[in-house]
Amino acid sequence: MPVSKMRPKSAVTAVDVARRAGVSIATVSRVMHRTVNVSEDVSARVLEAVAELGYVPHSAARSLAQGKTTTIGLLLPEIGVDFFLPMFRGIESAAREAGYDLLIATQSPVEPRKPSRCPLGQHNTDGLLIFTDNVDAAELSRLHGQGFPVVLLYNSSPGGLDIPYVTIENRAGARQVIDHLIEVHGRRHIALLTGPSGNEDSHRRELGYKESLAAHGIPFDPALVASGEFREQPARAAVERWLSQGLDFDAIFACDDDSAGGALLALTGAGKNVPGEVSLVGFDDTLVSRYFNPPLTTVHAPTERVGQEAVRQLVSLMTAGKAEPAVLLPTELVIRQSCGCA
Amino acid sequence: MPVSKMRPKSAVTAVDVARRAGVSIATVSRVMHRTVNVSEDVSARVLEAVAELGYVPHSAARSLAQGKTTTIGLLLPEIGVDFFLPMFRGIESAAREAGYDLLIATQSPVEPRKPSRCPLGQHNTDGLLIFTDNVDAAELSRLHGQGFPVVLLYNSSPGGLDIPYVTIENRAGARQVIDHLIEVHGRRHIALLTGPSGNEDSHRRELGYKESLAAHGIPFDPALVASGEFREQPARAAVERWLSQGLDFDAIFACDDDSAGGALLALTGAGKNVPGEVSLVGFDDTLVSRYFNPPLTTVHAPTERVGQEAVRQLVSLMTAGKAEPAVLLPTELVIRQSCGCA
DNA sequence: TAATATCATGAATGCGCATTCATGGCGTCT
DNA sequence: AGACGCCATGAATGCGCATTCATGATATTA
Repeated sequence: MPVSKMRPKSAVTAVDVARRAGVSIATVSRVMHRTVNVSEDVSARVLEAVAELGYVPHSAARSLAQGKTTTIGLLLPEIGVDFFLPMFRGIESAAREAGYDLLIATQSPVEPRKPSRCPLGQHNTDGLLIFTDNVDAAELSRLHGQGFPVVLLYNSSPGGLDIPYVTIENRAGARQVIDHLIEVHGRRHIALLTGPSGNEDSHRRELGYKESLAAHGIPFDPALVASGEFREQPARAAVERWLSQGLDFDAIFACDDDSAGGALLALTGAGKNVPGEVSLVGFDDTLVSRYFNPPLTTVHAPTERVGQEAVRQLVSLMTAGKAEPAVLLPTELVIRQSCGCA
Repeated sequence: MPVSKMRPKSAVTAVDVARRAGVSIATVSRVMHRTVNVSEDVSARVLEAVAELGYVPHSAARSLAQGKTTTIGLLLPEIGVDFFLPMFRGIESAAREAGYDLLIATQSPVEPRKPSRCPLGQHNTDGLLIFTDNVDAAELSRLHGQGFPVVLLYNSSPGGLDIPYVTIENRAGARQVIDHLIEVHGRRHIALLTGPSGNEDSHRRELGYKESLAAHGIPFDPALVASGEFREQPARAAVERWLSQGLDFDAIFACDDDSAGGALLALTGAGKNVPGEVSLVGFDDTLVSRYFNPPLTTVHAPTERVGQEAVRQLVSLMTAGKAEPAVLLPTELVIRQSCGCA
């Protein structure tokens, strides 16, 4: 009986190469890995056969035999958000440099936990990069418990797990931009637009905000805080609410640029002059923030470096078994005009 | 001798499940695939064991045994360009829907053709999505010749190969926006900023441009054409050159939004009023185009749908063995203010 | 020159799984 | 009631490769 329909024979295998070169498959394998001693002429013959036949080792077979996949998995809540772009860039370049392939999957937070498990794991990757607020903590714990290499992006590990993570200096960045608002522009009634509740970045930025207030002897006023959800519309709605309430504020710190955009819409919609009457600052320095009118003063997040560094830590974890428990990358204040600077 | 260091035993295998459930691995496999008849109680026992042990089939092994990988490869010249974002979104969602994983790799065009072949291929994917001007035509031809499913994004296949592709209606879109410039704003000296030479999108957009001119009895003037390379700086330089030459034009059609941005910089830098003195239009409708000042009138490219459709065609090719030779998705004119409209 | 170490190479094994083939138990039909 | 067919299940095979073990050839030493 011929080969089953279910098993399409792969193009050209090591056997073909071996036959062509008149050697055994073991030798082919040895040549491919340039690992042990193979005589000069045999090696040349094999290489020639490889070239002529266009042989490419079957990676599934190689994975199976070696017990490793040389691919890194990236788990995201969603793809296609512009915030991720620089991160992709960093991850891709670092992974390529380290000789790993990249497998990307999204795990929708709302999804009703299908019976099919996480699409990424020990079965198809050697290590995982996880960006998310919503990884199942149990799942994480299971992976980590089994010694599977995982590095978290933009989030520290939940519940006492000591999973390495790399993120940015959220607190210090926020502190710096608020300091600027107070010291340079004399603002004292600074409203805060937070991210989704429970979001760690948002939380730390809020900490920086409070820290700056305290350092300048300005009391913290809970009335000046609302959630912008890291999205334009909710932020806009929140600011419109403030406006209609007649809340007294002379600046807004949006915990991310998207909500800063929403705030800007609300402000200009209500005829407020930015930055004349109200200073506006954001966080992240996304692509579009420089196009705001006025251009947004914000805190640059070194997202590309976060991606790179995360891959490096992961590779270190996979190969050496150890990684920095936490890497904090410095932010940078980007002064444009929405704060009041020329 | 114990298991070699090189072969870390995978967490839990079908054997473990089988033992636990008191059945054979064949039965475990059958249950996992809910394919053939398995008695109710046995199936339940197996499922229970699977749950208790946290069994996840090893995908490399499965690939090897089945001769397929259930993953789609995406080959790009680079990641991290905002143009790709909506495409990612479309590809990811369609792939997920069809039950495929997504493997992404970049193939730098400049790279000196390392001995290591293309990172994506028959060895680790069931089919390939390729976006690029710079795939090695020979490589493409080889893949296609071996019957490996490939779908091209935003480019038709080179050299007589009948590889399916999906792209947008470049010609019609360009035609439409030029018609608008002529008919609505009375422009007749429309300069053209092309993409890199050889770029197919750019070429077709140029065709639409000429078509519109011809339809309105306006002679084509080669002096009004320069390359913007699809990038901001070269475009800016090109327009500055025009300006210093005193070239007579009352509108610019940039073949993509990035070069439109460069043109805008050159124009406003020279004190030209846009759209008062010069109308400016672009192509693609990228994220930032609405933030230009004035907001850019452009042609919306349904990039997300391109991604989706490409996956659909690829899946069709992989499963049914056939796909549309070409899919052209309609564009849409996005009128903002840089053309002169209120 | 005989014995031994060294090296290049081939044969054989197993990675984890899907699949085919073989078998035993059961129901069904005449 | 006997023979046959069907169904559930287990045993065995192979996917393509890396790796280990065995072997024959060559170089080395006494």
